[in-house]
This record gives sequence, C-alpha cells and structure tokens, in this order.
Amino acid sequence: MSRGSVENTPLYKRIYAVVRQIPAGHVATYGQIARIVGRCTARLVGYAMAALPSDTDVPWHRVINHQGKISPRSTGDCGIRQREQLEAEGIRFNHQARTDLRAVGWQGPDRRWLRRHGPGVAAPPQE
DNA sequence: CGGCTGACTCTGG
DNA sequence: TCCAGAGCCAGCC
Repeated sequence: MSRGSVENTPLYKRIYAVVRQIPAGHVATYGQIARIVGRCTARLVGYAMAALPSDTDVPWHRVINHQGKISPRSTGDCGIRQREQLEAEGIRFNHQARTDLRAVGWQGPDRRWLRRHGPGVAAPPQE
C-alpha cells in the first residue's frame, strides 16, 4: 500500500523512518528524533519505540534519553540487551552507565534525505 | 466513541 | 551535578 507522501503516513511510521537513518556507532535522543520528525514530542518517540515489534528493522537501540543513558522500561530486560547492542557498535559506557553524546551523538539525517521526504519533516536545529 | 497505556524533556532549587 | 514536579499525544480495544 503506497502511502504516497509522508504527510499521509502515521506519526509513528515517520518516527521509525527517522530512527532508521541513525548510522551504526551513533546514538540519538528521543527529543532529537522528535525535533527532526516535527510536530512530535519526545514522549511520543518513546511511545513509538515501545510499540515496535520484536522483529522490527528499526534500530531502536540507538535511541536513548537526553541524559545519554538507556531509558528504563516497564518490562523485560531489553535494556541490558540494548546496551550490549550499542557496545557491539562501538558505543562506550562509563561507570555511570552513560554514553558520551558529544562523541557518539548523531548529527542528524542527510539534507537530501530530508528533501526526499519533503514537507512534514522539519530540519534539524542549526546552531 | 471513551478509556487505557507508554522506552521523555524541561525548569527550578 | 542530582532530585522533584509538571506537561503531554497517538494507537488500540
């Protein structure tokens, strides 16, 4: 079923599309994803992650909270698995279980990717 | 159509 | 730097 445009795609779907752009060895925060998606809050991103199936191709493990830590979930020990997944990609955790967002933080999707999606997806904050 | 669920971020002290 | 409180939307049954 071709949704055609991104604007016709459900918000969750758009969030997954952005998360899929995160390259291995890098991580992004929920707030950052929300900002890129546009018209979306950090919580919605977290909720969208929780709604992901176990066999998803979305690299949900590369999405962490603003503290640079893996967000605690209600059920399952997937959090531990998430950390191992990140470590396998070269992400290092300190004794505080925190990652260095300055080093492994995602810079955002390619400008062309944003263009390809057209309206509906806001550009990342430019400092 | 109403209600429940869920993986966050920001600001102040 | 750490802790606490408030704000908040979309999907699904």
